Amino acid sequence: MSSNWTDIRDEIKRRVLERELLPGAKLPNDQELADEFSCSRTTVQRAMLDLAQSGTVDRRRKGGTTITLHPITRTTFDIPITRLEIEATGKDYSYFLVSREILTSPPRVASSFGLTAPTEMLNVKALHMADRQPYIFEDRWISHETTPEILDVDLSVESANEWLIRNRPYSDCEVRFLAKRATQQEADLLASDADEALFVMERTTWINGAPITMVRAIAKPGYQLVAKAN
Amino acid sequence: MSSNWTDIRDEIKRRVLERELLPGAKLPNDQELADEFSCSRTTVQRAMLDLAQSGTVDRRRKGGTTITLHPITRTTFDIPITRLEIEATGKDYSYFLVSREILTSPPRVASSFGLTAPTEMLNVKALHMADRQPYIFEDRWISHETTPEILDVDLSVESANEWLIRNRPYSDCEVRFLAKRATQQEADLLASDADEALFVMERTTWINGAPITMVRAIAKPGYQLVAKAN
DNA sequence: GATATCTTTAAGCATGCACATAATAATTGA
DNA sequence: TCAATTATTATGTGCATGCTTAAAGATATC
Repeated sequence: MSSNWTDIRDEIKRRVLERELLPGAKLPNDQELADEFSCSRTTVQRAMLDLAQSGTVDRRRKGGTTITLHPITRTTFDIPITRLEIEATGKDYSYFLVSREILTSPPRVASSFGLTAPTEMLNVKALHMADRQPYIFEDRWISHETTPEILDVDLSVESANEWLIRNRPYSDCEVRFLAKRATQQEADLLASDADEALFVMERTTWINGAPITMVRAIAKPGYQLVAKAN
Repeated sequence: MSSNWTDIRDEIKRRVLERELLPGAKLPNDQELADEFSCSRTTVQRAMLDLAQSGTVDRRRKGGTTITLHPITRTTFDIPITRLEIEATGKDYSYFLVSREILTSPPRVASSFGLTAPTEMLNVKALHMADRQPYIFEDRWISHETTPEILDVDLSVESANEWLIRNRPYSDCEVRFLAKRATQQEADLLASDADEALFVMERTTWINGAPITMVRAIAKPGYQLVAKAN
């Protein structure tokens, strides 16, 4: 008759689903739930930890546990290294360096790092291909102040992404998704029409406050990011 | 000298960051870590649970704990109700019903639900506005087989989104992000150029396998989704 | 009446312990 | 030799218990 923590979690979820518990409703305290489910308070605590992390309930000291007032769709995306994403589909991965030059970073890049003044950075443009078809075009800015070693790496062989992951881990990362009309260069490289709508994943990383890299990964036309929520 | 679970988590993260632990490296077992940190195995377990959930380590029974071999960027997005998203920015929310009609669902909608044959569904198009400026255009398909009550709701007053959330909770939800070129109608409603690249969030929900609704939320030009990863 | 301080409450954190489970390694038997 | 069985081992789960902490409410003080 006693329950394990997943039973408790699922039962609370069921009550929300069946509208026995409405948004904003206050749940009994952990001890009462433990009594109801014939288990210890620790087990209730474990279930509540999961429910709180999935955004189903709000837990506040003294305030007790309530069903989230404004339901949100919480979605977790795992963005892998492009090479692995391609190889996971069974396709052949290849990589092609388009350009590599030191430039003054445009305002959008500087502001993404939280820098006020434009700085000189290494700009690397490269194309990731699946079965020789263009897949993702990456336009990357690397702070060669923070990571001077990058200047000695032969980026025509190894992608900057993989070199950085192996050699320059980050402490903070910001991700943004957006849509962008293809420029002529992007259209050429991704074999799309100019003015095609392209899906863009931007990632900016820092190490203890110092900028490392900002990459704009521009996906081929039709690319979608899919995830299961809750 | 004894640690709490966040100390342990942060110390492991630090070791990964400082490359004292490389991807694929095997950690000591929980008991040994407990000894090292002068705490109980339970505390180590709590830290490891967090590290596993954030994708930093892999844990397997008997196999032990290893640093994730292929680092991924794990990002969690909370997608709120559009009204709340707008109100949170301090702007005035308004809502405008564009159309409401029963139609045969196009293939992309049916296939998103996992249905083989096209079905009759209620199609609702509506515009969410912030300070009278178009913000998100939603193109929604609702299964009036699963939710017949929706046919009696006055959708010019209340958004289908909010009615559904209050009255028809879901058990499964799939989210997809993509980019889409604006059609003429979308351009008109969102005050953008035709052919502008628009960011689209698609959500499909089911209740115990039965389709409820599929919504394509098409954001105004320039919209971005931002999150902090790890 | 407004502000500061105490008290209570409910949840979080931690410990020690025991048993369950899954995956691997070792052993056995055909 | 190889497959089936058994043992081992690290993590997973659960219980009982106690301490800590944040917030709400009550009380006292100015």
